[in-house]
Amino acid sequence: MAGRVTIHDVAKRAACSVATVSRVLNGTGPASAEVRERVQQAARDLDFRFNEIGRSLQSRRSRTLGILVPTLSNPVFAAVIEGVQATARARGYQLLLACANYDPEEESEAIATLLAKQVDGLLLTVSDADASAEVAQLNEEGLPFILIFNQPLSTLPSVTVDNAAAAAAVGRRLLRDGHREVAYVAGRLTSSDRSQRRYEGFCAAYDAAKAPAPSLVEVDYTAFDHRDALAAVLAERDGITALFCSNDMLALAVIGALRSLGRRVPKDVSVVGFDGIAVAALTAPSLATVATPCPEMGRLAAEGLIDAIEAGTRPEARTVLLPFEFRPGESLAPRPAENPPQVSGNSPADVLSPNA
Amino acid sequence: MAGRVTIHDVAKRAACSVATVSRVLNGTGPASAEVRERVQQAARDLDFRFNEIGRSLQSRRSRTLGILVPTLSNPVFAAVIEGVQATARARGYQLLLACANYDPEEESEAIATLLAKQVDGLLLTVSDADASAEVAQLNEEGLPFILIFNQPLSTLPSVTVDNAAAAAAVGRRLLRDGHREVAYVAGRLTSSDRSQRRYEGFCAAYDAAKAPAPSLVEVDYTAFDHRDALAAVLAERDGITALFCSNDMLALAVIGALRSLGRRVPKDVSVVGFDGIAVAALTAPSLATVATPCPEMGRLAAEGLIDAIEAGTRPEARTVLLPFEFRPGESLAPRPAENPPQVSGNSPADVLSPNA
DNA sequence: GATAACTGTGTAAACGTTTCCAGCTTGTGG
DNA sequence: CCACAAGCTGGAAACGTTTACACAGTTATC
Repeated sequence: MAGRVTIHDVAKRAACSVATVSRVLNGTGPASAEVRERVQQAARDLDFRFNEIGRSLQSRRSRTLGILVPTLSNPVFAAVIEGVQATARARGYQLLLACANYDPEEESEAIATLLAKQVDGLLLTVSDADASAEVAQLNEEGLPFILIFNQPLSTLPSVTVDNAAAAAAVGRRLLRDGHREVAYVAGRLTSSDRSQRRYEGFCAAYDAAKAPAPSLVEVDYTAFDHRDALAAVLAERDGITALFCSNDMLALAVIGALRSLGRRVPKDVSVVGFDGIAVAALTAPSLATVATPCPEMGRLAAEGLIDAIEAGTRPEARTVLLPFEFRPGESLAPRPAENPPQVSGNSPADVLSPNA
Repeated sequence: MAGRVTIHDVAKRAACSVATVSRVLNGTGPASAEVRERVQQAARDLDFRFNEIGRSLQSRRSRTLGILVPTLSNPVFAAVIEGVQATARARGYQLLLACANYDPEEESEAIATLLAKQVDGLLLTVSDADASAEVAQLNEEGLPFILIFNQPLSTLPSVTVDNAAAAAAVGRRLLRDGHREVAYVAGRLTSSDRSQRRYEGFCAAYDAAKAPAPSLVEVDYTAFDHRDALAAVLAERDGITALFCSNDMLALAVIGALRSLGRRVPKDVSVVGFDGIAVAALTAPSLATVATPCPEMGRLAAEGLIDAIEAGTRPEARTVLLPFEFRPGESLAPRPAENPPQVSGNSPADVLSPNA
């Protein structure tokens, strides 16, 4: 029963006080060679391990970080956690994990629970950092936290990429490939600051090029099948030749939906994702996307958080932007030539017919 | 400073004792309507939240589960955690996460740390449950734990699929498709009980069909490029037409390696994976694999663990086998015909030449 | 050879809870 | 009017640590 052995048991066996045991085993404070040996022997004999709960209570430090992500089924978050986990471990911290399923309600509950467990700091990916009461409260109360992926308008500590710039780069690339009629596909846009930034950047690129503004397609994340939403936008606006999706998982689903609508990717429609998850390179067609340095983001955020915790301060309230990289893929091809841009309102119906 | 408000502060403000505050807020024990109201008001005013550390210390229950997986970059574990997380949350437990990178050393460290944090139970995927001293010790000492994916020979509580039966099914399928010369590709086999079971089952199917025993290719998991190992086995044994890989991630890497060796999949060589990760269906070619019900495994394991914890017992020491399903894919095709089985020792060299 | 400094050790309080116990008030039945 | 129960409340101990403080013994300083 190693788990139930306390410092008192060790003290009894070593015939000394618990204070001495604590001092010896922690290497804090003096101790004679003789008693030191006795204590260590006793600890070994009893298979003693400190109870971190007792320790935490007394020290008011749990050496635990809370990490909140929307889901684990999107590999992008698993990748972030991988990075977080690595540095947390290296620096002697544990990770308390929570998933909020993109639901602000669950986010707030999860944060409360993590706080109750007395985490020393928080790493968060929330839907909308600007709108989150919990994030605002954390910011006021001073518990160290860093946002990951979020790119709020208010100045909060966060690690992400420049979503607007990345999306603008995608926009320019699409324009260069001749895609003037395009759409942005996202989950509920208003509920995601980063998706919002991406949409803004994407539109900005089209605006700068005096090209028509991208359409907006909002889909239900929880739904598996996005055919209806896509069919609707494709029907509503003729000549759309490229779709920029707010993330890779969505892009893969969209490609599937297009396929079942009888649209070929990239021959009829090009698709671009965002995130750069590893599998995007393996799919057929491989996915053009914006690669983000997920594990690095996790590492950097964790380092910054732990630094702040140990310095007794809080992370600098600024957005750290890591480099992104546009990664071409087979899902992106130049605009098909058979539909000249100058007669955009007049494209042949068969190109758009959902049923092949 | 919500985080620093204690039950004492609430007691002072409500002009009562801490005992009363505890009773009121927990709904345990009686209290007059008047004092109840005062306490609740005070708690609200001060934004009080229980300190779970203090609670855990006193109750000797942390309402926390430790979960140890080899890595998060294999989606199969993310999927398991997703299931675990869902039921843990539903039943009021938190998750302390650790990754061991397939390293028994790190596994043992991680388990020790989780125990020190006083988790109420442990969900583990280890390299080799039979060989793990920590698992043996857990089993003796009685801390509730359940293995996931592991299929040890000794009777330990675990949730998995029948790895041998699944692998045998793959073997029979390959035989039916005419693949008599095959190999099993795995990481360090001896260090993974489940991989071992799969190999055994695979060989059993070949043995039962009086077909030649599959070759064994052991690759370094940490390496990204398996070309050398594959080239070696393909050179060493002529006529290999199918590779069964111990997991999907490895299978995808193997397909890439084969491609760069000039072998076409499945035209020259068929590849089958194991796990059924979601992306396997999206790759080109899509991956034939054995689908395992990962989130269900996670859910079931978590339920069993929590049941045991709350009953004050320990999970039944038996292996719970969930149904698996062979999932065909484009990476598997019938054996190419141009190389008749009856002259197996005499196959033309050009079919096997790595350089197309 | 007294004083000071230091070394090694133990006692006890504190961290935030829960809960056992006892005491007080009030009400009820005889 | 008394005994007794029941309802409400507070005091205090306990959970497993760390650490401030006190104290004894040793060594160094002049």
